[in-house]
Amino acid sequence: MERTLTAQLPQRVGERVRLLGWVHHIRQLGSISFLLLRDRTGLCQAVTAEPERFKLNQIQRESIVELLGRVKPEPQARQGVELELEELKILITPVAPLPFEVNRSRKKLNLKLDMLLDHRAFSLRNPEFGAVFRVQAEIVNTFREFLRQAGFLEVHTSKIIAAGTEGGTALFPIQYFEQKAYLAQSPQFYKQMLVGAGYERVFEVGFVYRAEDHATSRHINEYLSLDYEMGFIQSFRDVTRLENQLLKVMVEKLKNNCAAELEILGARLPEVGEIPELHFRDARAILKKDYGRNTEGMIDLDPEAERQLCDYAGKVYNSEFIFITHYPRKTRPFYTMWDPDDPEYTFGFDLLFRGLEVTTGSQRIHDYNMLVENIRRFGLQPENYDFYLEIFKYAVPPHGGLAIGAERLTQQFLGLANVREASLFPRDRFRLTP
RNA sequence: GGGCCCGUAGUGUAGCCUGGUUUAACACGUCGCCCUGUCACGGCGAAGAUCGCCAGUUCAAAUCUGGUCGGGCCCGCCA
Repeated sequence: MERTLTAQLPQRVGERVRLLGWVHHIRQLGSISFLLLRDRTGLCQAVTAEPERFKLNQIQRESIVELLGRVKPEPQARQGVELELEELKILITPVAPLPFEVNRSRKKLNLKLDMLLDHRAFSLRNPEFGAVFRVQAEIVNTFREFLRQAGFLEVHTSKIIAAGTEGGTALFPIQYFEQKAYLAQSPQFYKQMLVGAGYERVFEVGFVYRAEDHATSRHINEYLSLDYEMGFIQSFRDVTRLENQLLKVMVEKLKNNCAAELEILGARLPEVGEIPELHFRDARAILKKDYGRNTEGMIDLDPEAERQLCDYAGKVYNSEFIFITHYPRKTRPFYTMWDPDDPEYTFGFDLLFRGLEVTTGSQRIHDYNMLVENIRRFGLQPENYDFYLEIFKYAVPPHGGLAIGAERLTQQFLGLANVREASLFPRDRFRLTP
């Protein structure tokens, strides 16, 4: 008999079906007993008045079983249907005690993050932890679909590189035969080069690596970067407007395709209207005036400032997102275009969402001479960037782009306390397994 | 790199300040018995911990001190 999935049961009322899955829970109430079966589509309840016949009290949780039975409507059951158990076959049983209960709510389990991650594959059986990555898949899928429709080409650039992108953050060195190489901290150079290659609009979904020695709830050393880069822009606002649109579509998609996951996670989606933007200079003034911050010499936003500006966006614009634009030149990498009318500031921006930076982007410098000059001004040697600079000699259009941290975006959509919960197998300062 | 904090049954916690009535407690899980409609089922009972590790102080250490190993959070930096 063909396998039926638990989610299909409401359409199979009256039929005899065969189910496969894990034993999520067994509840024996004397002579009536329930077995909750879990498969990739969800849970269903099998019922029997003969627990002895199926030796229910001998079945270990998380065993894999095959159930045969008839689907009957039952208003008291969760999905309105349940399986009248006729046959039960135990296919595979656990050979060790379970590390923790997987059939409870996250709150009830109250697991330490370390326990959760040490037993990652097992913890994902919990419908709540598992739901995080169904949502993340939808986020990534929407990113792809949306950009394809907007005329972007999906590209895959090398994660093994010869020189660092921006100088700033630490790189992981690797041995590449007889040469020294590094893991890419960003596809930045390559996506710009591909704009110049004539594709004009490219995007990439890929891991990037940062050897930063930090330990916070928002950092991991390998993260999924959602990048796009677009040519022939008139201003950096072409880039931010597109992200605004993307987020609008994303929230709609999540609403439609992940309703069950969002519900079990207790997540509330944001309303995405027109995302307000704030010049860095104005942001600083607000921090000083409304939040009593000492903003003297402030050239970047610390996490507290990011939370405060989101608080401000909520109060003044009724928005959970806010673009902070025109970051000072000192804090932005050499390829960032500055504002010719206000050259202390750049056309670089961040998107803050519920108190956390989830995107960085900018308009880039597209003029060859300007770029070389700026590399020198940063104390770097243009020769080291020849592979990147070459295409700029042959005319690259005005362009800009951004990068979204997929785990951070997932974290903020779902209200997760730690970004590691939004990474399947996170790599942090001390964790290299599983 | 700087600061703060935590390691107690399979899991999550209490006890630690103020050392001794503690046979180390509670909840979930596990095992056994009871219960026709549960869905965090319920009831009764049982097993399960040399209190991360090492050393010190003391008549006495889960409790105080030092070291060590493991972990968490915040900051710098970043997505």
